[in-house]
Amino acid sequence: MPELPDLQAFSHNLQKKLAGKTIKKIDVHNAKKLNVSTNELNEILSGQTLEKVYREGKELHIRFSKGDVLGLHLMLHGKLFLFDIKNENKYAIIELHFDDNSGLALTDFQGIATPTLNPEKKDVPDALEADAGYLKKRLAKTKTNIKTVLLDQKILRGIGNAYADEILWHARISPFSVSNKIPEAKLNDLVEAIKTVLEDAEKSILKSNPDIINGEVRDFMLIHNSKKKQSPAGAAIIINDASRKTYYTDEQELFE
DNA sequence: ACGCGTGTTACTGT
DNA sequence: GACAGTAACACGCG
Repeated sequence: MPELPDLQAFSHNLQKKLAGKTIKKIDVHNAKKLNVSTNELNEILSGQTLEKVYREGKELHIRFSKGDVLGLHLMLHGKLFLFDIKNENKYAIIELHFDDNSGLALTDFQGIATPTLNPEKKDVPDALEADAGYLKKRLAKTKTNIKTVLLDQKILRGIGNAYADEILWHARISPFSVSNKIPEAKLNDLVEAIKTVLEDAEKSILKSNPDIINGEVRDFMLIHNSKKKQSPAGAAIIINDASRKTYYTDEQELFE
């Protein structure tokens, strides 16, 4: 549910609240896909101090004093909670207990949020770091529609369904455009829109919800927003029903 | 009160 | 092999 700007805000706040705390114990309740055993996780992380929380693609990464990293992928419904002594939130996946009796819980009613110890480094660039040259080269190699490409974590990491729509509207490119038919000037607009839309969203979220560590804020979105009927200039918002909904307007140029 | 929404994987079909 | 489409995961929320 949370997308890149939400995760960015969470990592900012978790960093503020948790940096300097030391792991006492980790309880694993329902982590089907955790890549190590509960014992191994505790042996490696217990006693280490939390140094940094940051975002990598759609994952939050927690780095500890000996360099080990715990990655958390929230998937659709993962939620983070801070607690004192005991976690009372339902559907716990994993709980980190710190030496001051505070803790961090990851929950997910669907049970698919995934913790990973020392996740592999990825070659794929993050949405906030990709440069125009890379995207142009990569897009020239595919005739998939551009929205699918933006959502493809093997091409660009971090963009989800709602922000893909928002970005494409800002770049005035139809989501159904064929990737390798989009002209150079439009690709520059796209690269620019990726950065500004995501960065501005993070600022909006932190402004309205300064302490946010779960859920998502979407009320400022201009196009992917079920409460809106029109773009700022008055173009009707069209909703395409597929397995994931696409919101767009006829202000966006179709290249095919 | 019931239908919508979100990421990923796995799979079928063209 | 490239690409499209769908189901499953299963509940909170409005």
